[in-house]
Amino acid sequence: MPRTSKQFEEIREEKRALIMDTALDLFANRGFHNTSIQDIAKKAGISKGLLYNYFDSKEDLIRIIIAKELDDILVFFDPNHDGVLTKREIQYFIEETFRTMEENMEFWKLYIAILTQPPVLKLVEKRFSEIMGSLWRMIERYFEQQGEKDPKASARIFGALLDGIGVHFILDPENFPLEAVKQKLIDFYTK
Amino acid sequence: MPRTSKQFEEIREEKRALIMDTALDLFANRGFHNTSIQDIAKKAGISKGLLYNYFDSKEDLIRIIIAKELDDILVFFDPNHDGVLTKREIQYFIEETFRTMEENMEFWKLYIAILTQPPVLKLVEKRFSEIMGSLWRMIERYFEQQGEKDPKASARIFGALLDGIGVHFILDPENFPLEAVKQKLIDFYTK
Amino acid sequence: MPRTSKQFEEIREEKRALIMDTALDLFANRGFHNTSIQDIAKKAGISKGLLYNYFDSKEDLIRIIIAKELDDILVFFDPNHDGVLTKREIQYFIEETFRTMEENMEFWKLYIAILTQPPVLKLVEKRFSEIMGSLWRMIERYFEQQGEKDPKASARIFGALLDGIGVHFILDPENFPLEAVKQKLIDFYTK
Amino acid sequence: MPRTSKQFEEIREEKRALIMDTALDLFANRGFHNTSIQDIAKKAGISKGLLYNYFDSKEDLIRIIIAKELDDILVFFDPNHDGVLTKREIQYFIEETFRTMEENMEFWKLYIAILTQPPVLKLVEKRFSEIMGSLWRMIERYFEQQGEKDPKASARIFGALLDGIGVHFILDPENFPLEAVKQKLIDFYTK
DNA sequence: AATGAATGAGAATTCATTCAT
DNA sequence: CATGAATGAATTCTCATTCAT
Repeated sequence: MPRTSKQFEEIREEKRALIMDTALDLFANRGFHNTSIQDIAKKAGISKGLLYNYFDSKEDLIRIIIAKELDDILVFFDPNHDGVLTKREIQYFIEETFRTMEENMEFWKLYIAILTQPPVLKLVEKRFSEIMGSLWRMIERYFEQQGEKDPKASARIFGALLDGIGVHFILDPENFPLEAVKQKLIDFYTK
Repeated sequence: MPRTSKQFEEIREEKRALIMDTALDLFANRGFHNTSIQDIAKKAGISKGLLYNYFDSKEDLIRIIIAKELDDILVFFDPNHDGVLTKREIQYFIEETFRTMEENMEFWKLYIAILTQPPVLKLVEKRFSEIMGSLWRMIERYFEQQGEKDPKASARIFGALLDGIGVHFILDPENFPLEAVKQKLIDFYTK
Repeated sequence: MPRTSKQFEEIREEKRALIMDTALDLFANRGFHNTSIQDIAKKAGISKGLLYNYFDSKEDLIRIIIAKELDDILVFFDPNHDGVLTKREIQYFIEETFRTMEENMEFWKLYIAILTQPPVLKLVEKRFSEIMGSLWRMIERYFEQQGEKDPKASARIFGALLDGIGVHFILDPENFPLEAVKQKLIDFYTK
Repeated sequence: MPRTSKQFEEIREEKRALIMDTALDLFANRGFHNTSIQDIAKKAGISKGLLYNYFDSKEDLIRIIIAKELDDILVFFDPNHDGVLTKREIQYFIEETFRTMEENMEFWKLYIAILTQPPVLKLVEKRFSEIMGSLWRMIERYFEQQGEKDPKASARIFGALLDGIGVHFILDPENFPLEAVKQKLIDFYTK
């Protein structure tokens, strides 16, 4: 008796997720170029060929992974989706950012890779600009409301600071004083 | 008149520098993996074979380039070499950092690549830790002198901020408000 | 009411024919190598697996298709099956050949492929030689009866001419003056 | 002492010719798809990699081979280059065609492959159309001068005949009565 | 009978590195 | 010192074929 299409879809979804998780892990830790399709297949316990049953190419694979991860950002950076941040939301935003660094380091590694490796950025440029652009504007507006003289520069500093912390934390997670840094930031930005 | 061995050495050194400059340019702008030995040789106007006369391997080449660039940092971050920074020196440090971003973007791209790409970092891990370690301690001591409660966290924030700015500036040099950001930083850290 | 085994066999035969027709279409228009089993299965509306229920391999499939098509030739080139051609039958033969070119271009493409691609020919060499050999001899005998000095050469020219026309017609069906060419041939060979 | 560029060029030209000859042989006898780069390299006694030092891709290789062979046709089909054929030149044309079949069978196999395999044709479509188009027109004009009623059909028949003979000769060179067929054609077309 | 997930051999292509000259 | 021809291992990707369900 042939399997129902329901069963096939379940198998497909699970395996697809398995491949994406495995690839994210390897891409994040070894880099895109230092990870071969072979590596991913081996670690995922499948054959090279099967991977191509799920993704058209290595580029397609990373593109889809990044797109998914980017979409996951959106859920936490503007809690009530009004495009305006309050002082409490800024605190929440900082806290979430730090939590993500600790709990989802792979995402951060990928995010930093996008930010710093032009060929990786090119793959998702459009989507990335959209998301980041809307994030910038929201933060800029926040500083405007707070009466900052140059809200644009302040927003850029705020963003650079969080990303820089991400870079340094990833570089040496063991020794980076994440908690202390977080407190200093919250104190400063919500004083 | 036959050239003296001195002259030969000069020629060697010049060619060596030419190769390193060319490679730095290409590595920084296209990435390590997207730059072939062929590319470097062609742009430098020499043959592939000759390049191997100067460097043992592609890895050797980037390792030596990075080591040289790192050493170049040291000359400006502690002007009077006493291992202690004054408020004026902090300002000088910030100004130099921003100047480098603008005038020597290649170095920053490489530096960010080291920071964010594990396989690149691995090549120069030891030297990099030494230099950065000594830099951290110096900045930490500065914040200590300023009476900061948690000088270690402050030093990390200071470093992360500058690096984060570097990342964002490189990403989009045209639109980044470098000057405004610099002023805000100087004001804040030397108020 | 359960289907009788007779009905099952009919279904099998129909599906088998469906696969063969689909494959002939694709092989003829895209070439053997440019047509995957996947393509055939998809176009035929069945699964890859099922195809292997009907044919042992891709080679088996094309072999059987060619064999069937070759057998179909035999029915028209010697209408009364006496192995002897009359002038009227030669005319009929020419007319049938041209009709096939127009109405069954797929067959001609495949036939030309057999003729011109050694690996394809190899698949059906034996059967092909038998059929073509008997055809040659019949045509040769016809020219003998017509009093030709070198009937063998005349038969070869006749065959080459028809096949050459097939090649050129397939190459550019829109512009080839098929009707005019047919008339010239009939005039010449039945004058 | 480095080799002079003259010496390198000689080496390159020789090797390039070697690769092209080897590839022509294999493509003609096994077909394009059934010949791997590995096969060509092995038969030519070089490495896979070196082949890519001379040709950009497998397609590039066959394209260049075909272009070269096509150009070689031009030298003999219009001896005095006036675009007009005399009865003597038609005889010469037929004789040359048959000589090529015997002496340069690889060319004919390739020519037939172009004629009969759409993907191969696509590679050189433009050049091929140009050359063949000018040939058609010349032959058509010849039949016009001879007072034929439908010179276009006659030209097509003439071309199809020669190509058909080529196909059949290649199929079974041992047994094809090439000489007798040639005589019959010359008699017929120059009577 | 029927499905499509899964495999793995092999293809084209790239590129760091070696080496004869 | 200098060249670029030559190598071969590694990489991405394709596809005929098998098999559990």
